[in-house]
Amino acid sequence: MDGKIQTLGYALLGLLARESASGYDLLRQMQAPVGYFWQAQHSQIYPELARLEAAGLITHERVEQQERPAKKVYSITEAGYAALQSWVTRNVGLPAKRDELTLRAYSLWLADPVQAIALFREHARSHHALRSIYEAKLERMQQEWGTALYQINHPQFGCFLALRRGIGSEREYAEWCDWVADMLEGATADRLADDEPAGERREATSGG
Amino acid sequence: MDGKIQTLGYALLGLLARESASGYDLLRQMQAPVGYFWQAQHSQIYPELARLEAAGLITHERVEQQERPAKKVYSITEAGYAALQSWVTRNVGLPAKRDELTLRAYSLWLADPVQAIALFREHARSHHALRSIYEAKLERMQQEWGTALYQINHPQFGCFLALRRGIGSEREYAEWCDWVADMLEGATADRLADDEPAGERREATSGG
DNA sequence: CCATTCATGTAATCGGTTACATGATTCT
DNA sequence: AGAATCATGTAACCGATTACATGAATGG
Repeated sequence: MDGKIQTLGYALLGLLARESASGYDLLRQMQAPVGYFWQAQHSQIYPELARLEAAGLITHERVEQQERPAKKVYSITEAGYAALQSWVTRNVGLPAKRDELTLRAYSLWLADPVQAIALFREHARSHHALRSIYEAKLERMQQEWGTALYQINHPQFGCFLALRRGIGSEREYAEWCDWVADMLEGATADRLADDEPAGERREATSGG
Repeated sequence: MDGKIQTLGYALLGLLARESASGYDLLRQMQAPVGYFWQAQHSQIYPELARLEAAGLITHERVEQQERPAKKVYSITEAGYAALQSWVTRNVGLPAKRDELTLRAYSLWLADPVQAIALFREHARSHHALRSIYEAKLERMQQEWGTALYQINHPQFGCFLALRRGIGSEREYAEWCDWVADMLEGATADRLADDEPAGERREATSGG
């Protein structure tokens, strides 16, 4: 009665396949770099580790430390490797996308343009910033590993792929945010120039 | 103090701000077009409508039909408009990204390249297909509305922004999938070429 | 002294999916 | 007769977040 392994379990296996680690270590790694595309709190990680161990995919060893509390260091087993390998290329459907900012954009015709411009510029900045972090990380990796980054059977290849995805998606998102803000700015500038009040915004604004 | 309005509630308000509708109508609209960036089943929609009504943001009217079961047609209230408007430009943090395919890519160094290529080509196809659907929808909208699409206080402007986001993100995702598959193919070709000295060595170059 | 880091757990809650449940009407 | 669409609800479950809980050691 192991309780089926879920996505978080494979995320943890993916980390332990690179290096043995404690629950606390894994928590740190689930913030960065894995946290860029999958997140988990410690309250989810510790029970999941117990489940993975019950399923025989990992084992642990108690390690005493002089100046720190003792810790459980988990290692992946042969069965764990096998489970991870078969999961990686298993068929999976398209992820259901949930994006609150796009949902807001859908109702943006109701909003105050000035506030909307501020919101979208701010998000553009955030996504640009995240992209910069990813790019810096990739550059450091390229300096450290060079062409070894392209060796498809080495762990750093996985990091490389994920970072590329992060850079691309953040760039795309930032560009869209800026494009939205540009459109709003253009339209409000038009209105000032034209001196022509565009159509009323239904009851919500016509009521005043 | 009834249950606070959550994101789904604003999604429904965003639809009702365009047109009054029954729960069933809203369910259809939560599949497309809103389902491209926010999903919900009827089991979530009906209770949420009750909550919105209890909060005074919508009202309903029973409508009898000759050849169909009777339905409740919901309409947005003044308070609903106000709530929606204030939500649209309210500050919101970056969404926590959860992408299982990227998570798998992180462990792709362990996988069989042939299976991995198949997986990523398949996802590339799916994202290309979705992008085509969005592009066709946008074209139809452009034919129907023309430059009215750029009027920032009309409902179709919201559709336009969301479709643009869909097209961009699906293009980016598809390109990344193809780039991953290209890299894997290049690397496996390299390995074959090593056995046949006449073979051409393909360099793994960064895409995008 | 108090905040932070290291280190590990459980409990309560919540948003969302899946399953259960009912019933009318139309089309094949 | 049976499937599909229209139409509306509740209940069970599950993954994930937030809160509760403990305790040692370091640094300011």
